[in-house]
Amino acid sequence: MTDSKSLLKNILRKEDLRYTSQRQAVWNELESSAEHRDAENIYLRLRRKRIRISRATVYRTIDILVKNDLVRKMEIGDGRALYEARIGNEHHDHMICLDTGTITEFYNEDLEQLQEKIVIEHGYELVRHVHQLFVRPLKK
Amino acid sequence: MTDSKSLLKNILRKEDLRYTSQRQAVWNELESSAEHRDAENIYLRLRRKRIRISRATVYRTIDILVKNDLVRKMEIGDGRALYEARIGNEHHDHMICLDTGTITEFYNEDLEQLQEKIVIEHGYELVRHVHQLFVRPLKK
DNA sequence: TTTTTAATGAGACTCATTCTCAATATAAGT
DNA sequence: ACTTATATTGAGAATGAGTCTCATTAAAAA
Repeated sequence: MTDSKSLLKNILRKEDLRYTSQRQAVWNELESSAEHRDAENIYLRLRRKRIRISRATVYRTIDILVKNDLVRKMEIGDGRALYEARIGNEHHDHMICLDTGTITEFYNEDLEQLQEKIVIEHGYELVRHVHQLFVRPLKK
Repeated sequence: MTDSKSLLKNILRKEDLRYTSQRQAVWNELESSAEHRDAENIYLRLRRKRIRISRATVYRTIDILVKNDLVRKMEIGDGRALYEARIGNEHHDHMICLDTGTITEFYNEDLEQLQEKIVIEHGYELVRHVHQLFVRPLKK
């Protein structure tokens, strides 16, 4: 059994959920590309591949994957949510170009530590964060 | 004329828009509290005060206020947008407590500068950013 | 005042996501 | 393997925030 399969099976077992072809298909789809994709995009690609699945199942499966840290969810303010696999994909934040829509990933250790510090100073612990930089190309 | 009125009138004049009682009412409502409120909340409070206004006008007016920097818009991922007046209210980011829903504002100069630096290193300039820390109270 | 044209309100509409429930598929027990 | 119990699925209805339409109303220019 491939790693991709056993990884998902283990998670489903832990959550007391059944292993189904639809759940595997959604995870395959997300795992196979590094793009930031919305639920409709995943649904349509699976249908194009002749996989029998409904939108409801795509949404339901993504929820499971997000809850179990296989997938990261991000919302960029246009009403949709975008998803990306977290496997072989370290934590990072996003820079969104307002001119082209290009999404660039970035990671900065100082920034991460600063966040932790700020939160502790307020008597909290950090669970997760959303950090998006909306940018434009520098004119030369 | 109160500052609140002339401020709004000047902005509407600049944008070639008319000064109306509904637009003033929405601005009054936002300006009069420091809370983070959604459009429905503003609509209902105005109705309760016997002000004749529709949801559509609330949304339309908020858009004008946001575009002119009188109001800051934030989305915390539950589908709604929250708004707060920017008057007498310096730039800040938000810490959202997952246990209580409490929203705490914070500002950190190092953080702001770090963001600028990161963006420039990628060949961009920063237009705006979204930075939300989802937290839980520290156990003592 | 009168006139021109922008703003408003009511409710239809959109679009992403969630829900419902009958039909189907998984996996545990035999 | 075969049954059985029940979780999962699919189709489409429902939801909910926000937007749009268009006839009516109200600013403000003349």
